[in-house]
Amino acid sequence: MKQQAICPKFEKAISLLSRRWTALVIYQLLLGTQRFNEIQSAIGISGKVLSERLKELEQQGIVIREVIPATPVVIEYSLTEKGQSMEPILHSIESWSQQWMRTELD
Amino acid sequence: MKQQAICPKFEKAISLLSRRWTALVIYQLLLGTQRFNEIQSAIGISGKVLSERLKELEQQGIVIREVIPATPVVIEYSLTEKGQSMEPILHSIESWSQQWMRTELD
DNA sequence: TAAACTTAGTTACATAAAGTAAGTAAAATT
DNA sequence: AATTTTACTTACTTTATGTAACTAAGTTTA
Repeated sequence: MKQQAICPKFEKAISLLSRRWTALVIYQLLLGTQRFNEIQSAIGISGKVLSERLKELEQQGIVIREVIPATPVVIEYSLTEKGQSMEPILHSIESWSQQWMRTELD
Repeated sequence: MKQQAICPKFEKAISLLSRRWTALVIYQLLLGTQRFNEIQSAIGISGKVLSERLKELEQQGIVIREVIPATPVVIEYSLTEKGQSMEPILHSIESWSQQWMRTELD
């Protein structure tokens, strides 16, 4: 029995989104440009993993890192067009979670 | 500066989908009821991790495990209504990946 | 009838990823 | 001069995942 192979583009997207924190970082940046510490405190990720994730997302062309020459230098992270285009993914997760997820509180 | 807390339902959904293989298992079961070895060979997951994932998804009410009393016994996995309702999530990832992902081949 | 195979896993051990906590460098504030 | 802030990095620990071998119950093959 021949199994249909999974599309490599889809598999790549899935492996990106299946890394812990990746989706939450993108979700956070959908709210707008943010700095390292803002993202960190918003989602509760460690500095180490956040810096790894931001580098990965930069390499994938999803996030841009901008060094603003102020005093002191400010580093801003935002989504590229590719990153922005992930909004429907995050929103489908969000609306599914509202319909189907139960926490201890409800 | 007060950061808006992330909705616990959304966070729970994200943490489910951020575990490796989870999304691919659901994607595979969207094609229909399947047996352990079918899922395993379709997505290339190890038996150990597949059995862990299926148990988690069963506990979340996303997957049902059915023991069919044939000779020999057949065990079938399928999606519940909750599981089926994740289709739009997987499809949004799929269509995003078609538009934006590049493999070495293209 | 015995040997080998299949299915749906489990177990033991190895490697990789993530978490924690402390450290750092450059500049600003006290 | 000492402390604070930002955007990280480093060292170490814990957790997750991978690999390979094993199992039990039944089936097919020699």
